[in-house]
Amino acid sequence: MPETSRRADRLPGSRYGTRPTMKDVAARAGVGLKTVSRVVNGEPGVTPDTERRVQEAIDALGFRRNDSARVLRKGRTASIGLVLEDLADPFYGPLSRAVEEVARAHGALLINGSSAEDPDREQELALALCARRVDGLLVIPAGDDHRYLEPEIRAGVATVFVDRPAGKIDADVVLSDSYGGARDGVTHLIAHGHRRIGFIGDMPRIHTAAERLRGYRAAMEDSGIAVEEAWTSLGVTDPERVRRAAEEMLSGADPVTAIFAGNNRVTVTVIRVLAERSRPVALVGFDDIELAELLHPGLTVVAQDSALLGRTAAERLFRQLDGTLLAPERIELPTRLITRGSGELPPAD
Amino acid sequence: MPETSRRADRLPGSRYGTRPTMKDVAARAGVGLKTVSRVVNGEPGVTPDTERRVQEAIDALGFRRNDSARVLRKGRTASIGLVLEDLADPFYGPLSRAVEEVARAHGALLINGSSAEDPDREQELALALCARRVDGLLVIPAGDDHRYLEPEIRAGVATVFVDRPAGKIDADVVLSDSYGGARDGVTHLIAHGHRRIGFIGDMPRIHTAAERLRGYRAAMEDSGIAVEEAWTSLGVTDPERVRRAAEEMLSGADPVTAIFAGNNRVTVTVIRVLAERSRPVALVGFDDIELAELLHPGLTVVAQDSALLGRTAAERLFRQLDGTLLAPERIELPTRLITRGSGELPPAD
DNA sequence: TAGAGCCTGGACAACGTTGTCAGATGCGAG
DNA sequence: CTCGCATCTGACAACGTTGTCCAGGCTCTA
Repeated sequence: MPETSRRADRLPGSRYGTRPTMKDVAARAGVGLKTVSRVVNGEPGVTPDTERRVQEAIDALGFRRNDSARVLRKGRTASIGLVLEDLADPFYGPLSRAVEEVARAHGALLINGSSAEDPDREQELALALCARRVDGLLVIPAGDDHRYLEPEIRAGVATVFVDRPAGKIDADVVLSDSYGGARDGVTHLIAHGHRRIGFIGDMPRIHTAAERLRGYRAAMEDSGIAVEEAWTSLGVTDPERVRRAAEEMLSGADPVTAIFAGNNRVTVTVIRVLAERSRPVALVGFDDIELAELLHPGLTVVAQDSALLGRTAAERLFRQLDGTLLAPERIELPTRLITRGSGELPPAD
Repeated sequence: MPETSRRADRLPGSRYGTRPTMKDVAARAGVGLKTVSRVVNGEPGVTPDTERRVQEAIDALGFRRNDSARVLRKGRTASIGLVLEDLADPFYGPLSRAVEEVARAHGALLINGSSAEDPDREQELALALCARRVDGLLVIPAGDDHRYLEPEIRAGVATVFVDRPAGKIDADVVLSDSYGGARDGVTHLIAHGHRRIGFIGDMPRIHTAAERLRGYRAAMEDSGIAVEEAWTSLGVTDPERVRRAAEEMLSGADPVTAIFAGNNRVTVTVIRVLAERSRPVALVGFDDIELAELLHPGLTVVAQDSALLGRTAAERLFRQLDGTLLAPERIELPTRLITRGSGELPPAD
C-alpha cells in the first residue's frame, strides 16, 4: 500500500479513529517532520510564521504527542511507581498524595499499585512498573526478599523503600520508629498503673508489626513485668478475628486491664469491642485516627506522619535520580504520643 | 560506530548500566530476535531446548521487556487513568482501590492523579494521561467544560465520568443521587420536628454540591418552610471557614436547630463545633465516616458507596474498551440514610 | 529415495518520536 | 553580482518491540 493512502480509510468523524501523528501534522502544515517536533517541544529555530501554520494543523487534527514513542527515544518516562498495601487504608491515602505532590514538582506522574499485603503481588506489581520503565520505584514491602529488584536497580531504577526496610538487599529506606513508638505507648500505660497489658498486632513477618511487638516487650521488660502468652495476639488482621482476640484477653480469670493496638485497623475494631463493655479498659493505638479526640474517652495514640513519610521518601528518590549517587541510607522518623484519655484510664482491677 | 561495539563501554557491575534488550538476549542465546520475543510472550513454535537457552540468557542478563516499545508496536497500553480530587480524602481512597481491582481483573494498571479541585490541573492531568496513551480515562470533574477531551474520545480513549457529570460533552457518567440523598436527609430532620435547618456545602460550581443544595431546598419547600438566607453557607470548604459558618448559624436571635452537612469534610468540622456546645443540635451528614457510630450521639448520615461508584464506572469503561459501542448513559446509584442518633435529636428551642 | 507438508527460526519493516547532520534560504558585505 | 555566514528546515537513523513472511530442515508417505 502506498504510504500516502495509509490512513485513507479513516472516517473523519468515526468513534475509533487512528490518532494523527507528527507526520500527519507535517503533511497538513506542509513542513517537515522535525519542524513539527520542534514546535511541539518548544525548541528554538522555527520562524513565527511556520510555527503558526504547524500549530493550526495540530489544533485542526487534534494531535497529541505520543509519549510512549517519546519515552522509547529519550529513555526517561517522567513517571515513578509506588507499591503500597491498600490505597483504601487511611494511612496510605495521605502518603500517596504526598508522593504525588513531590513527583508533580519534578514533572513526573505517579503510578500506584496495591499489593494487598501479598508478597507475590508486590513483586508482580513492582516488576510491571519496571517494565513500563518508571524512572523510580517506591516500595512499601509486603514480602521480605527483594533480590528480584537487583537487576532493575543495577539498570538504573531509583529505588526507595518506605515504612518497612528492604529484605536481603541494601537500599534506601524511610520509616517510622515503630519500636520506639510502641515502647513509649506501652510505657505510658505502665506509668498509669497497668501491668497486665495486651498487644494485638499484625503478622510478625511484617517488619513494622515485629518492631512494635519488640517495643511492647521491651517496655514490659524494662518495668520487670513478665509477659504472659495470653496477652499477645499476632497475625490477626481481619476485624472478626481481632474482635475475638480482644474478647479473649478481656475475659478469663486474669484479664488484661489495657490494650496496645498495633495499627489503625486493629485500633478501630478494639474501640468497638471496648465500647460494648461496661468495665473501662485503657487503650493506646499505633497510628492516629480521624475524630479520635471526639470518642469517649478520646483515643490516645502513637501517631506517625504518613504524609511526611511519603514526602521524605519521594524526595530521596528524586535525589537519586538527580544523579547524586548516594550510599543506601536508613531514615527513621520519630513518632509522637498524643494523650486524649483512653490511655490514661487507671486499671479497673 | 560499528553495531557490535555499541554497548562495549558498559561496565558489567556499574550502577547505571544500559538495559539489555532482546537483541542482547538473542546474541547471548545464539538465536534470532523474534525467537526471544516468542519466548518472552509465551508464543508457540519454540522447541523446549531453544526456549531453555533463551530463558537462561534472560536470567543471566536480567532482561525485562520494555513495555514502552511494546505499546508503540501494539497500540494498547493496558493502563487506564483516574483523575480525582484528592487521594488523601477518605472518600476517594476506596473508590480508587475499587477501580484498581477492576483494572487488575482486566490486566490493566491504574494511574491516579489528583486535581486538587482545580479545573486547569484536571485538564493538564487528563491530557498528560492521554499523551501516555492510557486506553481509558475515568474523570471526577473539577471543571465544568470537558470539550478539551473531544479529540481524545474521538481517537478512541474510553471515557467515563464519575461522581459528577461531564460539562458540555455527551459522555458516560456514574454518580450518586445527591439530590435525592440530600432531600431524604433534610426531610428526616424535618420529620423530627426541625424547621430552622442549616446547610453547609461546597462551591455550587461543583455538581454534587449544587445537587445537594437543590435537595435541601426541595425538602424545605415540600414542607412549606421558607429558607432564610442566613441558613445556607456555600463554597466554604476549609475547616476554619466551615467552623465560622457553623458558629454563625448557631448563634444570633434565631439560630438553626439542625444542620445538614454537604460532605464528609464539612461534617467532621461541624461535629467538632457541636462537641464544644452544650445545647444539642441535630446533624445529618452527606457521606459516611469511620467510627460514626461511636460518637456521642452517633452520627446520622446519607451514605454513598464510593467503592461501588468506582467499580461501576470502571466496569463501564472496560465494556467500552471491549468494543461494545454504547450510547452515553447516566447511571445514578441510590444513597442510604443511616440513623445513629445525631439526626434524631429533637429541636432544642 | 524423492516429494509434500509441517515445524522451527530469523530477516525485515513498522510503530511515532527525537538527535544528528547536511542542505536550503536569506541577508549583508565586498 | 557573488560570496560567506547565520538561520531555518528536513532527510534519515535509531530507540526496542512485534507482525509478516520466507527459508531451511525435518518427518512421513508413495
